[in-house]
Amino acid sequence: MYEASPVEKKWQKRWADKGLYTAALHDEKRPKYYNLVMFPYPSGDRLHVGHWYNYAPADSWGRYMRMRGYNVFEPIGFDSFGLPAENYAIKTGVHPVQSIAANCARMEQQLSAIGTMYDWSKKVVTSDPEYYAWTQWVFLQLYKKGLAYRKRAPVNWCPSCNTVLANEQVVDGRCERCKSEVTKRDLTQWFFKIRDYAERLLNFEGLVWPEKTMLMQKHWIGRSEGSVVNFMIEGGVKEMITVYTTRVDTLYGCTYVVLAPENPLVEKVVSAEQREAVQAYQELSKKETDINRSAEGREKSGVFTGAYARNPINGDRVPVWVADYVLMTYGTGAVMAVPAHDERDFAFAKKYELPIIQVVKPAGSEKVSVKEMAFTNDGVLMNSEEFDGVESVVARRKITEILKHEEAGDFRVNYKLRDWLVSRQRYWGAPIPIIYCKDCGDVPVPDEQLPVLLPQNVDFIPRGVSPLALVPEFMQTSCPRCGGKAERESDTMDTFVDSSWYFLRYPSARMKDGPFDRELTSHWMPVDMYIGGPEHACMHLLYARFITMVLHDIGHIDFDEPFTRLVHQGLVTKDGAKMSKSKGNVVSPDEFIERYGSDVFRMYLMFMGPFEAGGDWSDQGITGAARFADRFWTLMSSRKQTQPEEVSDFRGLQRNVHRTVKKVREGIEAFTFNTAIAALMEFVNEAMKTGIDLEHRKIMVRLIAPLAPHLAEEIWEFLGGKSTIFDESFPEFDPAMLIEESVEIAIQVNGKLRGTIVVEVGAEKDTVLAAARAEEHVAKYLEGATVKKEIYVPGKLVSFVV
RNA sequence: GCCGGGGUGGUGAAAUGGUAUACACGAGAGACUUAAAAUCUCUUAUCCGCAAGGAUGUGUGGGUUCGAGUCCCACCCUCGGCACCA
Repeated sequence: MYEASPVEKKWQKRWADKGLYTAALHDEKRPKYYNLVMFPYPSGDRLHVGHWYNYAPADSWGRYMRMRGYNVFEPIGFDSFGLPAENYAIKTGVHPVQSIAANCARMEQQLSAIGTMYDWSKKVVTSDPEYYAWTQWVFLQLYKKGLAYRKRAPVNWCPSCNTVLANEQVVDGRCERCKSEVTKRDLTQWFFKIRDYAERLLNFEGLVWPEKTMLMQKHWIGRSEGSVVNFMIEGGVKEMITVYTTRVDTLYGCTYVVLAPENPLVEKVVSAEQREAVQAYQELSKKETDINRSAEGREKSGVFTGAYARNPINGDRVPVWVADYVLMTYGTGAVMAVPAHDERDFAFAKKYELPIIQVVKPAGSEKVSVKEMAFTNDGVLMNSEEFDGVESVVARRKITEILKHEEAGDFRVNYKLRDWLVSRQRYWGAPIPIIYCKDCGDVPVPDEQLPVLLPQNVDFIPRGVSPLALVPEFMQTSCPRCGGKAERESDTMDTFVDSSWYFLRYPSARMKDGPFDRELTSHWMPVDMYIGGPEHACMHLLYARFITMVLHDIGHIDFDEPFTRLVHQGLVTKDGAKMSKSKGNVVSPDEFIERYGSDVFRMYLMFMGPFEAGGDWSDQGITGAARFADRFWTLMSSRKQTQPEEVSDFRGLQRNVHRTVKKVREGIEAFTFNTAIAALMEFVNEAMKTGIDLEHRKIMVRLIAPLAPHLAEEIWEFLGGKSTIFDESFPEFDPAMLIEESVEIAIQVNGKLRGTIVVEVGAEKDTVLAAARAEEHVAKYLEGATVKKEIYVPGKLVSFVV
């Protein structure tokens, strides 16, 4: 009987004492392998099955690569800044510094119990000043490169709590805490110009990433080719309305223009009579969350501004409206409405009785009516003066060229991607290292003054401004440029900034005089394997690529993609449902670890299904993994030294070993650990019957080592192994050893299986066919029939068509 | 609505166009035991049949092929992501 608990404790202690997993960062004899998992947020809850499902198989992969001869670096840390610790502080008064320290310590303990190869000496904690000093350095690098700028942008505002809310804290347009209606407030905030990198971020060359993830990033970046068109405004307004469109071929069908409610042009064009109505509408739209505003099938709404604009292509006079179906965050915050050829414009025009003019018809002679619905396909132009009869694709180019010539428009590539808002009106984050001086304007904190320390003595109860703004000792400083009185920026940074460069820090963790050692980083980066949840496809993974590209362009690093291979773990469900606190179906690993040990728990997680697909947790299912561990233990740690000649079918055993090695390797490589474990189970079931000699035991123990590290170490030691099994090589297989002497051949008649025969490997086709015909069931079906066709697939089957 | 996964026994799931359901859970029967647990052995897709055997069967309907879970077309369901994107 395998007693997991003492064995696991023994080996975890021995690994730690020997510093087995302290990476040999300067060893260049072996090829490097940077095996990384997305670092956790140190929450107050215990580790859940989801953590294990992520970390344990990822560690098995690392152990496998180590046994394959790689110098594996497997670091871990904590993404410890962020909202939950601050909210916990507001609720309980416990300072985030304390709660985070406690949570990190406990989580470190629990993570160690998994039995991973983490190099704790390289731990990174994003809320440590020794780390965030360099997060601030990253900010300043972008600032100095002109990639950080300030502009006014709306935030969710709860008037009752007197605070800014994250999207997550807004539920159905109301504050999750006090349920009052959430509105918007404009604040001046810092942004990173990630849009400048949109084009480069679309290039995934050389990356081994899931197709799905690359596609999601492409959609998120949302490149489209179109045109901008300028509409002059009547009545002496100097500004013009610039719209972005991908369908400039429909310009003759534009019957009105729409501005987003937040568009600054609204105040400038609105007429005296319409001012009140328009302002009321703007107020109303502030209360609408983005989600509401973008709800499908929602009734369109809008207000006429009283203004008119001129269509530059034909001089038509069109009314200017305000409507919230136009978003300030996309394109130019204004659209030309062509109800005949756009569904949203069509619905709006129907409601407000605006004219609908068809200007495109399908190619060919068929007619289409735009009375009931918009025709949104490309086609051939009509009602478009000299462009009548021109195809949409051609018309788009020609019309834009004319507009360009008349300085009324141009070609434009547009992206959905918005610049990255990094300001947070929060306490628990890295302070933005900028100083505001009356005379010098905004001044970056000099590198040698970093970190800008987050003060500890702070009142984090919401008072309507950033908590740091109320700490005079923090705020009041002197200008690094002129020495005069100055104030600090009171906002902190988005935690995505912290996590967008931590992988660069790991090899140089604790380094005092810089963010990372250039040589070490060049050696270890890029990350060879990055494992984490698919929910990070568009935010974290895009930001990390962006920051890496920027640091490359500035000359700090000599690579510009951080993660070469990416794998997402699937979701562990319980009875088919996502585990969540609110459903109360969260499975805690603790009792299972106590009962079966971490190796069994790890193996069961891997056995549930393919890693990327996730699986369904079953309290009973784990017994299968436990029984297997026991059987493996019994077989391998038997005191009886079976000699090769005592094995009942030694040649069969050899073949079985090589076949299992092949299957396990293939399973691990494909992250289908379930099939690797199934192959091991099959082997044990077989070897229990035939017996197994010492040499083959040693192969099998090395084979299971990445999947059940403690168990393997213990058996390895029992079998006379020195030191650690993870310094041994992973077993290879010999294809020649896989060859069977005989093989079973399936026989089909008219595509239906009618029998099987066993023939020698390499038997002649005629011999096999004759044997197939002679098979008694087959013979019955062939009797009296003419065989029209015979198909012979060597080693597989014979098929007769009669 | 768009994009991307997926749909196979009672359950989790295997299967380079070539014997569908490996491996495991559960269930049933038996061995050991005073008994139970644990362990071991056997059975376990459905239907007909005492059996030998036969028929049906991978969401639905078509197609390609000697042969389709796998390829093609249409559809249904489900999960995830994005969503009034001009």
